[in-house]
Amino acid sequence: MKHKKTESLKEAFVEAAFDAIQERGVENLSLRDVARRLGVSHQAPYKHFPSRDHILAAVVARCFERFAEHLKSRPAGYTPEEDLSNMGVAYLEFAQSNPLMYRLMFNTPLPPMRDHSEMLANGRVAFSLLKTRLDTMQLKKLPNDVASPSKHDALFIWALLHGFTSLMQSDAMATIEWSEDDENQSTIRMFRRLSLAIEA
Amino acid sequence: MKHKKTESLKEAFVEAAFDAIQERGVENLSLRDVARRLGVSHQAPYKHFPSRDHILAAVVARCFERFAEHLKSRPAGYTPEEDLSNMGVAYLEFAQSNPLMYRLMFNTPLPPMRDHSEMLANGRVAFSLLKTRLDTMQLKKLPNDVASPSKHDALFIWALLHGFTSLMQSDAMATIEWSEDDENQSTIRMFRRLSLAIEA
DNA sequence: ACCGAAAAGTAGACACCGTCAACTTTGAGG
DNA sequence: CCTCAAAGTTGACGGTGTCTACTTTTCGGT
Repeated sequence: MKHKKTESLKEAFVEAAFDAIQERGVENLSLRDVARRLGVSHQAPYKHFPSRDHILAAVVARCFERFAEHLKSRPAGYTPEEDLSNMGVAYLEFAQSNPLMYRLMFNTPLPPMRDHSEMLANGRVAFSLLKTRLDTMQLKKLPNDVASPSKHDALFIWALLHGFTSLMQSDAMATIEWSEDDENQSTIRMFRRLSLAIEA
Repeated sequence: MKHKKTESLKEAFVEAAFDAIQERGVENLSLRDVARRLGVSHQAPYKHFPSRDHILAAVVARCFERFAEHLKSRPAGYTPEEDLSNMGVAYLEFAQSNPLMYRLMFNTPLPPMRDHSEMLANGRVAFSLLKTRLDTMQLKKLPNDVASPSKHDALFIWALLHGFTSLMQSDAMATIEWSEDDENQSTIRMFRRLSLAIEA
């Protein structure tokens, strides 16, 4: 059995690391800085994490967890189509409300997933939410198709949502004139065109 | 006038930096390592670049340049629709053939664009290619729309292509079973659904 | 209640990094 | 040929991740 205080310190490291990333960027995340924030020695983190990468992985794993929670807590829909739509909205909501977490999960060079099982597992959970939602419904069939494997349909929808949010958050939008209203307009239009592409 | 040898050294720094990134990842790009590769002192780069960020920006600027070149050199299409399609294919081609460059441009925490004018300018050029292509053609109108502003249509298409390639390159795909054939299938299906969403 | 081992935390050292300052070399224009 | 700015070098500083060795704390078995 583990000590309670110990566990909470490990927890504190993850939270402090997230704060540090928020203030100074991932690329400047420093173990020693994190330790300093908690008033412990620069070696204390090594009693809980084998390396800097493992702390980062723990932070990202936490992000996946929260992301999955947010997707799950979407408002109930009365039809599969409505539920899917709610899920899409929840996806964008999370990305817009937590741009840092979103970037950490999807737009950051991360340590290899296979070395960090918690991060990997939590990532799997998040993706499977979308896929299982699609497994139980029927999208518009493509020509010459018996059925459209949900695997590919999920990727299509996911790609669109991910690409949209990523571009919105990227420096790319700074290179063109882009207002608040443009963003809202684009979001609405994106969902409409998505409907055209998939609705049965 | 600048010395020829000097210019070629500056050039060599950018190339060596790219190699270094390829071998050790952006997050481990080291000025001193780059200098070592060229057999010069660890301070030599500072005669050509004010800081590490400026070398990175130069590398990324080069990526945007090559990206724009690749898009421009797409096969000629006989109709606007065909040309747009060729452009989409060229986009995916580039991302798949040069995953590192693509990640550097779109999926990497970069120094602020505004501090690096060359990077910014080259980025602008690449983005404008897609938009100007769409400006001269008519996509399927959305319900209750007089016309669909090309700005938003461009973002829709761009988001889909970007999201698709980004996911393909991300560790996310490692979390699910995914074969070579799945990737081809998904690509084809992605383009088909894109057609459903936009074709007039 | 104690004791001993395991765990948590500390301190110091090492090699690396980016960058500043001061130096030497080089090479092109008058 | 001389000059002087640019190119390149050397050395130092504070910061980093991580190794090793040390001390302190905690807790289960006797």
